[in-house]
Amino acid sequence: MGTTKAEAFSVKDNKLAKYAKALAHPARVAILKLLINKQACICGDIVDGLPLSQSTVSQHLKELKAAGLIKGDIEGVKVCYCINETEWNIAKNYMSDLFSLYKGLAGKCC
Amino acid sequence: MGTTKAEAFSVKDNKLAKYAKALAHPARVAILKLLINKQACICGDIVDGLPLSQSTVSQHLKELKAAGLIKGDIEGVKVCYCINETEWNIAKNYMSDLFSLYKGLAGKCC
DNA sequence: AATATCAATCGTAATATTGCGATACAATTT
DNA sequence: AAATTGTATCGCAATATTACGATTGATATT
Repeated sequence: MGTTKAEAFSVKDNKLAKYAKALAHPARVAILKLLINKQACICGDIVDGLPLSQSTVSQHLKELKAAGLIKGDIEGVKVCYCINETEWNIAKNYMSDLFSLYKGLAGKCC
Repeated sequence: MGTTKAEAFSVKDNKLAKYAKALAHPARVAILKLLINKQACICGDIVDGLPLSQSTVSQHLKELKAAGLIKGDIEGVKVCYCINETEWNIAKNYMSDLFSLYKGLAGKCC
């Protein structure tokens, strides 16, 4: 146990859950906003902008990268992180699709 | 540890993370879709529609309820679950706001 | 009143997440 | 070559999540 029964669900549902999971921590939301506002980009700047240790930030960056939402380019000693446009848009569409499925309850339920 | 440093982040980021967390499991995504498509509504129907045990489904429903995305009305022995329209729309807007922050990289980064 | 039904909760096991300090590693600088 | 800098990774501790069977509790049904 402790493991999600992923095989039991559709590929789409799993993908959406994966993107949602990436956003399921305030630090990761904050990191994404930092990247978008471009104050930061270099990992060190992100660390400076957050109340977390370098190792913890690095871990969150790793998860965002694993989810596909960001990518990191090595620039000498430093690493420049930024939004992965393609996957970002996919995630955006998945989320948008889910949320627009619901058209409001026309007094139907409950 | 193992606990998120929630106080260290903005209220908005925490809220978005909360909604995202609710969506961060394929079973919960599937439950929401079921509720929206209205095949189900009664808890038992949801259990029947998913490859998970009754207790596990009940737990997921509890989390969705805790996040505010759904509500449950007791109807005799049964419980009728449905989308919580107000919070659903808030979540939708939060997500939409985040995703539309990013306007695409105009060749700026990386 | 006894029984059946539906759903929540409890208890437990397995695994995942969050966070940090310490360390490792790789590329610059001196 | 040695020292410095920027990041990733390791190891650990605390807590959270996922899943299930068993139990409980509350309403219906007989």
